[in-house]
Amino acid sequence: MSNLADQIEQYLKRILEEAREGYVVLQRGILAEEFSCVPSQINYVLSTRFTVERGYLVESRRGGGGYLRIVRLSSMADRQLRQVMRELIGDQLSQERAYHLIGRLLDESLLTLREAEIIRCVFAQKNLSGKTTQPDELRALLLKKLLVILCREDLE
Amino acid sequence: MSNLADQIEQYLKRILEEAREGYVVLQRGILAEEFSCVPSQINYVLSTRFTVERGYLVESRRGGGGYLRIVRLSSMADRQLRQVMRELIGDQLSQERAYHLIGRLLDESLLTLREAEIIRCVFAQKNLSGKTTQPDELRALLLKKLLVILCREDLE
DNA sequence: GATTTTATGACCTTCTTTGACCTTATAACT
DNA sequence: AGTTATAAGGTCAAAGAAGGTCATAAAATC
Repeated sequence: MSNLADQIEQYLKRILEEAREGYVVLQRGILAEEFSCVPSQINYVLSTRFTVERGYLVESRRGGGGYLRIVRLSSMADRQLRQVMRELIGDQLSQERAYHLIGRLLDESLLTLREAEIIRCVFAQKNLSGKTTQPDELRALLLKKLLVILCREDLE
Repeated sequence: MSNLADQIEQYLKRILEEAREGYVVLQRGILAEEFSCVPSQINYVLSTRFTVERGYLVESRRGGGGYLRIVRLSSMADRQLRQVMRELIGDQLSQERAYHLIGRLLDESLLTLREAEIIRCVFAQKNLSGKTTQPDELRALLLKKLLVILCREDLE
């Protein structure tokens, strides 16, 4: 199993975990060499797995002394997280973006795996299409309401 | 009683039995090769014998590093939920009936309180109206799918 | 003999990997 | 200062590596 992209993803997440500042800085070329792959493979991993929706920020710089900086957008207070989430959700939410956000909530331990599966099921395009007029609006509305529930302290 | 499909079925059920996590992961191409058949034969077996009705769930991923994942649904919860499903869900489900049903699932401890709140939120008439054409059909469809998730053995 | 179940193969979609070519920043020379 | 060389990272399209679908042929069952 486990392809290269997944391995690189795991590696980056692990060193991010260990980095107490919440970010890591590294060089694309060197990382590529460590995994014996072409440099653009790194970009593929970053653009598919380290997106804002999933809670990461990637900065970079070219030229001599260039680097990649991957920032973990986490460890915020629930209040802030909810605020950020609201902004990310907006008025429209596709299935794909919704799933990424759900993954993010999972990472933040605001959701259990079962809860995540429940919400994913509800948001699945194949389940919504046909019966809804504006699935993207519905997802956006529902996820915002769900955020409130998830932050309630009286539900354990 | 010894056609290919049955042999493959037996094999999968055996390794699924041995798997303590409630699921197995494998590759379609490799399995097909082991049984000297075309890959789509595997899909035939999965779609005729490893259905939700029979207590299984199949997930997959394409592309490099792709795989099949066969999940066994817990038979105990499965039976109870199936019962509930038959009794209480038709093709239409009002908010009121849905809420009542969710209450019953809560009573049987098949749902946590938080999960119940999530589902109630999704099923609330005030959230669905406007964006859906047939809220009652949508609830019925979603609840059936959700029950399957609640039976999954791999979500703890 | 007709119907249902099983097996196969051609073609499709999705995700990953690779490589050629492009842009930007710094350093080194005139 | 202006130009050229070098050292990064970025983009994009094509090839590769899975799994999915569907119609049809073959086999089994009734």
